Amino acid sequence: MGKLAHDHTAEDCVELVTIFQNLSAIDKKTVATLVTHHHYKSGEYLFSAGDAADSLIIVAHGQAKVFQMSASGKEQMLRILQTGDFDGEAALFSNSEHNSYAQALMDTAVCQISRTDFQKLLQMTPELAVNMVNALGRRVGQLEQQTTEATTASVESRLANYLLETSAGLDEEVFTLPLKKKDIATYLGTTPETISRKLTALTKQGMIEKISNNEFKILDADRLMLID
Amino acid sequence: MGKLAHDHTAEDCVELVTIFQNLSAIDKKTVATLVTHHHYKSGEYLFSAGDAADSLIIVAHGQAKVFQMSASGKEQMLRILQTGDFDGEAALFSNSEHNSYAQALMDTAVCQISRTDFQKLLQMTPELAVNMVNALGRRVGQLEQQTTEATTASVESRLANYLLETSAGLDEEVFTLPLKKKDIATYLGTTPETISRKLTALTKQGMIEKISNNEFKILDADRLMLID
DNA sequence: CGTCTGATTGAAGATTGTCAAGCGTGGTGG
DNA sequence: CCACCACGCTTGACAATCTTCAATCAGACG
Repeated sequence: MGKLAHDHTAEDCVELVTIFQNLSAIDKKTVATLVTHHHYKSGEYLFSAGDAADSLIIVAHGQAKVFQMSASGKEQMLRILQTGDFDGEAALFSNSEHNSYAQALMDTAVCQISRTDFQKLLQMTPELAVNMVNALGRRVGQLEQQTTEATTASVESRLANYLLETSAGLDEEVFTLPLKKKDIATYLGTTPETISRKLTALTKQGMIEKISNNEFKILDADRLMLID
Repeated sequence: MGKLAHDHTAEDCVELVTIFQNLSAIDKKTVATLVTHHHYKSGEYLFSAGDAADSLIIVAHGQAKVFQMSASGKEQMLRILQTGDFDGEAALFSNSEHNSYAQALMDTAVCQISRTDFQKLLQMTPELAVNMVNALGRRVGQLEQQTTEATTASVESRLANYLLETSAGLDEEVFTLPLKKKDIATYLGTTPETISRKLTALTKQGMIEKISNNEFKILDADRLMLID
């Protein structure tokens, strides 16, 4: 078995996902019996707008982007699903259809739980419900933040924040942008050209340093934060 | 007792709020014993950024706006709370502080449930948890939509959508804008001046008709929807 | 009648988007 | 192993949208 081929058992999924983590061993076992597995190659869609939203999707390994398509055909990136993230909760109850797309950015393994199984689980496991409310609450907060930034701050400010957030946690000086410029652009609500220009602008002002095409180094975090 | 003075009993609050509506009579009674009441005059704040988020807030009567303040001091409207809407869930678990402001737009009565009481309630009442997940799921969907529109569509398109949504449901030809232009502006991520200009533009193109300062009539809904 | 708040309009300017061309690099096939 | 191709990134010139600042106007209310 090669380095890239992983076996993802049901237990793996359950352990990975925050909303399941503090459940009892028994509950976890129950959850494990309910998940099914799927694998997507880079570029494949986990779901598309209009698809029936009949299951909760958990990323067991890999990375996927979730985005909407506007009437005029523009993409708007909503979030990046990392290992352990899940999606589908929003549409799982209220709507019957997805209104967004999820596309694998690399080879990605996901676990799914069907809507009906998940609802039963929720009724039986109060802790799970609390975890779920928690996770959704955080998500609401994130989205409120994203909306506010997108409409009140300049592209330069949004980009600066994005760089700070992306580099945060990594102790290393140099960090790699996890997305293509085009995807960063739709995440920040702008265009690849503008991203390119703003990055060179920040470089010229000495706040960041460009190592390679997608590797950068933060030189002056304080000044980056103050861009308005 | 005058027209504007209402008595809001605990039962009223419970009945008003969707997340409580399909609970058993017994559960509703329990909820009713836990709520406290507050009254705010127009302009007063229900909470501010930085306040401890220690309770769920339910609007029993009136209207309030929820907004964030950007670093540069710009307001971003997040939502309007109508009678029966609630807020505070987002911060109720994950964070200990509000990161937004809620301000009464008219005299407003609210009911509150403390964080600890609400958490107990959640554990005891699986149906409530499911309702909660539902409500939060809808909210996530709304926010995703708002973010996408704000960053991909022109102001004219966003305004057209706003007018269509605001007039939807009302059978009457003429409808009243529920917000001041300034608030509509921050909701759509723009300025009052631009709102003003776009409204006259839409009027000149014959898609809407201006009745009074804040009363309008939709003349050509189809064309409004197609603005890109 | 005067004042205060919000709405409108104009002119100027900045930011960002669009279109088009050129560059660099990594991967593929000859 | 090299040449070429494809894709993404960069850069430039230009256009459009939107914001800002300022002045004026309209309506509500004491």
